[in-house]
Amino acid sequence: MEGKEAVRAFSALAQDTRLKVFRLLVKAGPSGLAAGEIAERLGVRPPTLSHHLGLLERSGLARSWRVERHIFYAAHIEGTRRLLTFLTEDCCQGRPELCAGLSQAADPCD
Amino acid sequence: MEGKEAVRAFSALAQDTRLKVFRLLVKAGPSGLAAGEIAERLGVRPPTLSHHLGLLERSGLARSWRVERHIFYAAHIEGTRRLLTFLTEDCCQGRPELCAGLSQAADPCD
DNA sequence: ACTATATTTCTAGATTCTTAGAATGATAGT
DNA sequence: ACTATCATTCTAAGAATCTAGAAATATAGT
Repeated sequence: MEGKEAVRAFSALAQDTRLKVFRLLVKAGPSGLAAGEIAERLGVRPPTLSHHLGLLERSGLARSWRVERHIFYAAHIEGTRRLLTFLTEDCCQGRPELCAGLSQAADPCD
Repeated sequence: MEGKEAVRAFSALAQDTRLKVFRLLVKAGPSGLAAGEIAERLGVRPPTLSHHLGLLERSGLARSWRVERHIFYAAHIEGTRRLLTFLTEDCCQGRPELCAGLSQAADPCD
């Protein structure tokens, strides 16, 4: 990943509604949620939500697919992984103890 | 960590100069770098850099201390860990395979 | 005290972002 | 074809952010 791409992704997470959407998608898992469902749960109007969802998707943090009249969104795990990797890249420098705290950070399955 | 705090931290990373600064600090490790050194390496003017460093610090992503006339900055590992944890919280939901990719994301020491 | 160095705070103009109403596009049922 | 539903794109006004010059603050040396 390159800097511009990472800035775009962090910008996507740097907004109250979008961060809520992303975390909701993380919780929902790969089956995703329909745009309307997200709008209702978060109390956001469709045009506004659509704008935010589009931004999350273009940032590589979400993916979408159509099912009949609904458009489903899910967190894009690979894109998210790349972003977090970029952030902590080159940490340690031969001294792993320095980033010991980070090692478990994005390991929610422990 | 709570939402507002996380938005503030992601906002801090959502800017080209600040992201470069943060990654530079991650690389530099706990001994940190003086503000002037960062300004020079990144080609940013002191007032602008100072603004960005202050923002990173208030977001919990950096810490600072004075050494004579210099002010040193270093990445704040614990704050960073809390941010990444917040982002991927409640992932999995009993299905660890869903976030397998994330588990290693912030584990730069492997 | 005076000067030099390192950094921050104040300020303001330029740019970017957020939001929601109105219009548009896409799909499904009758 | 027509209507209803779900969602997106267009648009514009208000809010927030970025940058750097000028001024201020803090420390060190003479």
